[in-house]
Amino acid sequence: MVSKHKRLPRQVREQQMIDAAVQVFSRVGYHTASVDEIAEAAGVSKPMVYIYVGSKEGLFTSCIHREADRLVEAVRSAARHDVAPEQRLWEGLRAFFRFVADNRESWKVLYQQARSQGEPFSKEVTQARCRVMDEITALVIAGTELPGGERIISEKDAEIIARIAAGAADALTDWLLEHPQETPEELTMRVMEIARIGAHRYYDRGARDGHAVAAPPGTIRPITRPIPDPRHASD
Amino acid sequence: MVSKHKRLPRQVREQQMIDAAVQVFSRVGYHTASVDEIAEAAGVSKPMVYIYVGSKEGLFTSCIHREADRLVEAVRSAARHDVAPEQRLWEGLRAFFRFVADNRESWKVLYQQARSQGEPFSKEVTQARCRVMDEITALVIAGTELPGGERIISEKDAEIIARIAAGAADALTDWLLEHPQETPEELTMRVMEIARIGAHRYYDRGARDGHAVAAPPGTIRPITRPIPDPRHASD
Amino acid sequence: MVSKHKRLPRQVREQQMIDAAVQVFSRVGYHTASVDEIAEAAGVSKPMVYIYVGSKEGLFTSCIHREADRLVEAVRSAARHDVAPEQRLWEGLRAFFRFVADNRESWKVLYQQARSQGEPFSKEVTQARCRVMDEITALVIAGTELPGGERIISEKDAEIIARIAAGAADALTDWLLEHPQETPEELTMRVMEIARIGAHRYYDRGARDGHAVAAPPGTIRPITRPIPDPRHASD
Amino acid sequence: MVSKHKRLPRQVREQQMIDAAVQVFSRVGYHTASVDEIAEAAGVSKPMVYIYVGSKEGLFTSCIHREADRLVEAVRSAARHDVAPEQRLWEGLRAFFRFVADNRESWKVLYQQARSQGEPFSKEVTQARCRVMDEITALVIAGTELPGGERIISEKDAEIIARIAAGAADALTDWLLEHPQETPEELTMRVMEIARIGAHRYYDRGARDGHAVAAPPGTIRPITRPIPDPRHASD
DNA sequence: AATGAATGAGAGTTCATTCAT
DNA sequence: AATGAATGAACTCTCATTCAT
Repeated sequence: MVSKHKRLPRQVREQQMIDAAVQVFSRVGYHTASVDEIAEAAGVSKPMVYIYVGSKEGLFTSCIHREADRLVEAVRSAARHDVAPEQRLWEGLRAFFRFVADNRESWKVLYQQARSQGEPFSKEVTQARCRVMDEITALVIAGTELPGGERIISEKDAEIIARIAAGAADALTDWLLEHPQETPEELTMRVMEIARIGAHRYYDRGARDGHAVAAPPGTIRPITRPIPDPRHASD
Repeated sequence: MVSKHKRLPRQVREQQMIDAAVQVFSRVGYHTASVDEIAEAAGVSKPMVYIYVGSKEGLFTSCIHREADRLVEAVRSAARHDVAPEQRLWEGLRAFFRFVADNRESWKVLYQQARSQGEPFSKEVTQARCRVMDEITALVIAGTELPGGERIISEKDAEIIARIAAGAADALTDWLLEHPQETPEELTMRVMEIARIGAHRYYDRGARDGHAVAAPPGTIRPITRPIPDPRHASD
Repeated sequence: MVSKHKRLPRQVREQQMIDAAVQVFSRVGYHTASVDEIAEAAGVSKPMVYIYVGSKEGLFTSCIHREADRLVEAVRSAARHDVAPEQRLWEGLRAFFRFVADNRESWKVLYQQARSQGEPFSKEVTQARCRVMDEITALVIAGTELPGGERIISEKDAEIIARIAAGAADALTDWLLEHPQETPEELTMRVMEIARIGAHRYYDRGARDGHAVAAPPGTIRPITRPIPDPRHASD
Repeated sequence: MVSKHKRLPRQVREQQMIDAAVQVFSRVGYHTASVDEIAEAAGVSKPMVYIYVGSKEGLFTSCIHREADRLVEAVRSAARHDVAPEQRLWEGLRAFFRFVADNRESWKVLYQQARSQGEPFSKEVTQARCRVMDEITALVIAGTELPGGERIISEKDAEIIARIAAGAADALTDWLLEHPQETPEELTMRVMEIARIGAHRYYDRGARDGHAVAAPPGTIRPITRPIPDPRHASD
């Protein structure tokens, strides 16, 4: 006769639980998900969840932590330091989009869920999400740095681009699902182009932060004629 | 003695309820919001909510519908048919971003909330969201059509761009909040640039495998013709 | 067909709930009592309890409040101000013991339960219990005051006596149950004798608080003859 | 490598457990105390508790038993048979109050906790408590017995007095805590006076209806010889 | 002998929803 | 038309208790 409970070491069970939780949270959303459902999906009884992660919120936090770790790790190990900055950006972004494409559930938990739940969410969750954004931002910053160390886009713009990248990734998650022939590389390229656009605008308008940024010859080329300044546009 | 409850026509009451619901849903999220809270915020008793919209989900659906209507209407009335396509795109996108900036609550309900509630959510919500996306997609398609009726980007790319626009709008909602000096026009411009990039890609397909990182010289081409200054464009 | 729920005004239901709660709490103790059980005993569904008193602790607090009110009221209305102090003490104490004898459940809730539950109990509960003790203490103080306003026992001793009275009432609750022929008057008399003893001790040993207390002529008389030494008493 | 758990003889472990349990039960109450907490306080793992005492209730029962034993033993060994009865009563009561004062935790478990847990509590607990009461009752009976074997108070009255003593001890536990200068001897004296009162009542029954308030002269008679001042008495 | 791993059962609490007025 | 009164159902969380090692 087979024993009713399999005795597994704590760490294993914990990972099982987080695996299940990511699945369920991403499928039905944080609030709709019941701890019962997650416990069952993990093949565990409900009290284990509380013994191991303390609360439903703790469970969610654990999910966020683990998935953020995974994503950051994926990006980091792709964007190795021994290559040219722009190449790093490329590799990093590609890893990012690939992760999002390959780990749709992780992403949903990490991005959508963590965002739409009302404020009373653990500071840790916000921090974990920030780590991800910071990683991408840093990548964009590094990837748009000139060989001489000079910057062609400001930190602020890097942040914008990082956010747009995240937003795009998010917005296109479903779309990617419907068009499997589209590759993460496509997305990467688009975002890099956006980045370049962002960069050129600096060239075009003049440096904002006091750094005169010469158009890197051959890489980022200014648009020939000025973009109409919207600030003067009619309401 | 005056009757305690003012008898208001149904439509007025209903709008009050939806107003309150949008506020509350966007503030605390769908699940956390209680019908009680919304009813109170609307100055109505709880059973009224059920008489008018049938259920909490019905209430949410009503919100989505109305806000989607408002957004679509805003975009449509901005992108009038009597101007040049690219101008229309400009005006439409600007109206879109402006709406998002000006109606943060609507947007949160429409986009974030509607997304993060799990699968089993009313098909209608999904449809309403699609209407918005379709509107923008149509705009992009129209706006990138050449005078001769020829297209410079495919429908698919238009859809991508529309989604990126939505994603960007979403991703930058908070950011806009933190940087009030940024205008919807800025965002509009960025997205139009993305659109243009999207267009150019049709002229230069090939570098896909992810290693041609730098735009091959001459591939990112400014649009030949000047971007029409929106103020003069219609003539 | 009879409707499922009877619609009663809030106040009525609330009293029903408190009635039931006092019964159940006194029978099985605060922690063992389940809200379900109480709700059922009150002929109400569980949510009503939460709508009306907010929580289990709120329910308990309500019980304490009401029973304390009843007890204090009983003592007060018995110990009217228009009689001699010692008479007042007598009447008050008698009312007290009568209440305890007649409302065993109230007393258990008021005294035993409120005492034995761990600290984290609402300040209000403690206060309500204090009101009861203060009432008795005041009675003892007033009842042992001389016509001239002079005191024959200190406040401290009055407090002790009040506590002993409560303790005795408590200790004898069960005992009274087993010996129904014993009357509250018996208990009253004993306690008054204790009070007198307390008084005489002051007389006997000298005033402690600096007030020289003359034996109140005709009321509290020092013991005239020696208490017979039990060892020799039989002769 | 040394084995993680020290193998201690069963009895030692068991006492450790009961020690811890008394502490915890008295601090937070029976229901609030968790077996986990007690096991940890005892430096034992939870299953040990079940191996040794079978259940939480068993643990509580063990506590009651042991503390009752200790209390009874303290009283017994103080009230030795080789002294005069009244002296025995004095010594016994003093031992009783001293135990309560010195072992507040024991008393809380023994008296308050054991009382406030509802009916369905182990008969054994009730019995153990009765043993304590019986002990004191016996003491009172013996202490008020005349040399010739004649009784000056009935068994019933002795029982009442014993209960009042317990009630007083209980009621004054907190009070003693707040007034450390009060000694167990004080309490003893008061209770002995009550006992004497109880005795005198047999000589003077009649005034029951509550209006003969003042003790009829000559009924309350002081003991001829001084009550031994406990403050000088041997420990 | 001793314990980490595991759970069944049940507690308090909340909420969308309906009934009776 | 409008609402105070009422509840079924579900959720999070806890705990005494046991199993397998």
